[in-house]
Amino acid sequence: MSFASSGNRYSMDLLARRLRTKVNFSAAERELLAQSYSARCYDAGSTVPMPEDPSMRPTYIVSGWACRERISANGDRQLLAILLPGDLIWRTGETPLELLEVVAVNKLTVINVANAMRAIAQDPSRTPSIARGLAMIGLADEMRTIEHMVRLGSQSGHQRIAGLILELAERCREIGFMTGLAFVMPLTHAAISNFVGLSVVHVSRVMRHLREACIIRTKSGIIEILDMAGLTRLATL
Amino acid sequence: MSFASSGNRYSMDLLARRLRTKVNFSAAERELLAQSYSARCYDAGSTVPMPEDPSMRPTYIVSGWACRERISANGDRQLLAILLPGDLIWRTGETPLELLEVVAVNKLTVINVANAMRAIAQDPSRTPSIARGLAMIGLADEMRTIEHMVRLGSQSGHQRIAGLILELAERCREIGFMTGLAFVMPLTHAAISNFVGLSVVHVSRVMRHLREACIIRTKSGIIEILDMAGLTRLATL
DNA sequence: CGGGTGTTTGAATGGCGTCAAAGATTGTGG
DNA sequence: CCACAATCTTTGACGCCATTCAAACACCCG
Repeated sequence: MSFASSGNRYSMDLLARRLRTKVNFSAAERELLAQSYSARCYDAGSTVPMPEDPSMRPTYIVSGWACRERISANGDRQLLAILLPGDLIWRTGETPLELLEVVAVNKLTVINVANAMRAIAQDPSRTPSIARGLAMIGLADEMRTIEHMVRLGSQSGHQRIAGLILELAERCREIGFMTGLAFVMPLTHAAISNFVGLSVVHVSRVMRHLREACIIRTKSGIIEILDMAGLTRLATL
Repeated sequence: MSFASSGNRYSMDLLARRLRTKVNFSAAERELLAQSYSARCYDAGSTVPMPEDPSMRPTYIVSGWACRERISANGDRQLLAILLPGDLIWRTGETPLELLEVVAVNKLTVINVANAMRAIAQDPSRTPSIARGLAMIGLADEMRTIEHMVRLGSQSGHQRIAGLILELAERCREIGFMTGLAFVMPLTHAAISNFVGLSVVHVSRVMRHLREACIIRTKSGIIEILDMAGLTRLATL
């Protein structure tokens, strides 16, 4: 079954953590980010419904991963972005990327932060650091999209997957989800293949190669980087 | 030699034409778009310099094609977007896509329209239709970028090139650059290959196939669509 | 007319996709 | 806690699409 369910209350802790590495904010700003909201949950594979009213859209991921997907006429599935805890699914403005379907990768918990985002947008002078930090995060997101276009356009299978692992590791580190050099990777090979533009079989092969070269180690949904230099070299070539 | 040179004065005629298909504007708005600016020219292959000051950036293409490019560490060249006459190279905001290098494909003539864009941004209520139309064009641009990611991620060589030809034809039609079903295509095979993520040789082969299947005809930089249905079918598959 | 740039072609190689089937994991209900 | 089903992963075999290398060919411009 795959529908939303209400639950506990959460605040934007992980976002606060990410922002803190870029700007330092006031007590009032800290308080705004500490506000709690009641959560909604979605099962893996279900679509997160986008509110009609743009001002009601701002939604924040508390836990679980999601992805923006696009099904083309011939039925092919292309993932355009991967969303992690601490990410905002929708923001105040509306861009085509945010109009794509958002699908839960695993059990997803989100909160609607339209109130906070409205407050920030209406009077940026009251929360200057948050506003600035959010803009920086927005830029970083777009930059990742461009990097991904480069991946799709001019990299080999090995480069694409090595690059993806590095990106996800970095993002997990930012939100404190790394244990040493290991992090939980809920993406199935099918999801990876739809994101990096390779077949499922080939994703499996590349992963095996990385494993046999002692560059990574995988175990029950956890991926550990054993040879960061080697992985980086593979991604860059 | 490849540097800028000043020249005649031009106005945003093609942009006005594109906007007119989406919104209808007042006499004052028409006048704003009819303002003329002194042109700068760039030779094919040269980089169009981006002004430091964001507010001075808004630049409009009068004639010639350009592209946004990204050179990765290993030297690979990936084109992220193709710019045609009537397009804006930079706008008021700054997005990562607009921070990429812009290179002239052929002889390029541009005008700096910072004044007009500033007027529109500062008081959108005076030029509401233009503001709305520009927003629509901006959305269309982003949507094209997403389409291109789908191209790179999950389409075959034939699909990519057929889709590209259709896109360029449609954009040329919008600005009145189509004669029947033919339009001038200044992109070299090398440029196409860097855009759609194929090798130069393969681009040549696919073009030959399209030619031999009587789907397109090419002659000295002009490409004519002979079988629109066939081309569309190829692109969609 | 010569040189540079762009296009085309052939041949050989290989990366990657597809098909098919066997394992491994996970989750669910009894 | 076990059994079973469903999903995910892995592997082998095979073939094609696309790349690479190399060289010939066409085109444009001074």
